[in-house]
Amino acid sequence: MTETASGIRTRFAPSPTGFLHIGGARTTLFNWLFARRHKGVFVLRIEDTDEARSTAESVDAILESIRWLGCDWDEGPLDAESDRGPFSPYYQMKRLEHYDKYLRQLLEEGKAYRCYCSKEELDAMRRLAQLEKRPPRYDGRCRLLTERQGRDLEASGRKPSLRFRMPEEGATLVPDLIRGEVSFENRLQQDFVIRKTTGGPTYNFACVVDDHLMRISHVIRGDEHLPNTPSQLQLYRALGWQPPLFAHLSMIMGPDGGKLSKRHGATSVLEYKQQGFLPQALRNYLALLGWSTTDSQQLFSPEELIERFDLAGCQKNPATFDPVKLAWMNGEYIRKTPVPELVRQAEPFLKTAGLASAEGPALERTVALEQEKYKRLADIPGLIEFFYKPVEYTPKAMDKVLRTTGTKETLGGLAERLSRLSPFEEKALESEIRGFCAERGLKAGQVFHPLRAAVTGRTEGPTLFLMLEVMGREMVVSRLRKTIDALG
RNA sequence: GGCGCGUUCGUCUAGCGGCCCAGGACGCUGCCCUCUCAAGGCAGAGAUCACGGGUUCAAAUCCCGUACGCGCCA
Repeated sequence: MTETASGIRTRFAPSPTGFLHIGGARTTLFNWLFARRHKGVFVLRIEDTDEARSTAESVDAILESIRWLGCDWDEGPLDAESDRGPFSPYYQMKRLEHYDKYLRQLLEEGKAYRCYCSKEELDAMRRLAQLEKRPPRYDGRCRLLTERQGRDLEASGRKPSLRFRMPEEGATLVPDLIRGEVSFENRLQQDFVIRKTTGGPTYNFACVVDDHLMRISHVIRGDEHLPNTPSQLQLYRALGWQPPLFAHLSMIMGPDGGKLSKRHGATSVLEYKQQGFLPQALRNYLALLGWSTTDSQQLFSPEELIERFDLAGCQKNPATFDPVKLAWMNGEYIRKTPVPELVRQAEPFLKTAGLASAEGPALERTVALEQEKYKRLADIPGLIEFFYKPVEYTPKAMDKVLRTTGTKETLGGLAERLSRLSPFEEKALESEIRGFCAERGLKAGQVFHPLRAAVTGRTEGPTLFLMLEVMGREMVVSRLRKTIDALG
């Protein structure tokens, strides 16, 4: 038993019907932060009761996403089949006996009843209600069915679902750690289905049974679940269980105010990984979507995030996802990463670009030269590839900088001087080149810019002298000569 | 349609009755630094606190409506 002193247990319970999206990642993060903050336990549970849509690939993708985010879980699945923890299994489809047990109990105690209405009948009922401008809720017509009537219906081939008998009067109060107390009138709630005609439990039911059996203390989830909560609370009551504490997080919206979706860009956590976002950066950004401190601090170390996180700082209103701010934050994290570590993290991107084992200066040196410019790891190859590939002049470099009067002679002079310079190091390079400027009566800019354009093909790039040092004499001189030839 | 939730700069947010003619961050603009691009520093533009009523000596903050957005039930 992974019981801890705090007794705090949170969970994230995804349906494996797709990848882990940004909203799910934020929910995961908040559950994880809350558990870690209070020295509690973070549980992962797979809600795969939608057999038609659940896949093992989704389970794998979700687990990979959460691992990458760094939200390690204490109990739950290890992969798409096996799991670990005192309340195993953590897959709902492997827990059917538990649901059956409590389903039977509710039925025996008269707290649930069989409903034989067909889909067609329910649809008709709904249409009629809508026509008469009544709320389209189930009218409870099967509540009073006798056992005999039930048997007859079953004999005629009907399969029953099981419905929970909601109280007809009063209100259900949902205490919410973020929103305060929210009240729902019972007479407006319907007798919801807890077991489908196919025999499987519904989401609301399985969720309650599992949260109870797994001793979840805090249910932190998206606020789309708030309207389900009174039903769940009644279930806890009917089963004689102490409900957990609830905290409903506001949703994450796209820039147009609608649900965050594909047309707003990447929505899958794995896509962010593939673009070269650092997990700490994504975590930091996601934490700030719906949570903040009173001092509006923006950047938090991983430890700090855990120390400072609290539910009281959570926002009630929805937040719009801002990729631009995420990119800024990622840049901040990249700048803080020690270069050897950065190179290691960037390896997949360098490999894809063909730079991982290319001839040329050490990656640690070239990557370091541009560190303050990367917003994503995927930006790295593009900014350093000129060290490893033949120079290609941009139109601007060629027309505005290289094809200017006197430039050819300047480059020729530089090639001559630099081919003899020793040591070929930043300081020596700077004084040599500045001396060259003075001798020829040229302004620094008249020399520096063509020099950069000649050896990189670009008008922007790393600081000049250190870059030349990293390139080395051979590459610098040969590129100067090549440019002179290109200028004809 | 019913129910529920929400509404402070373009965006994320601070604010929980006087400190706010509203503070921070991203982005934007300008300046400085400078061999370019960045990074960094400084400055600036940007919010009649959704709207309308109350309560109060005093409201972004409390109450009531309205509008709009979102969610849930289908």
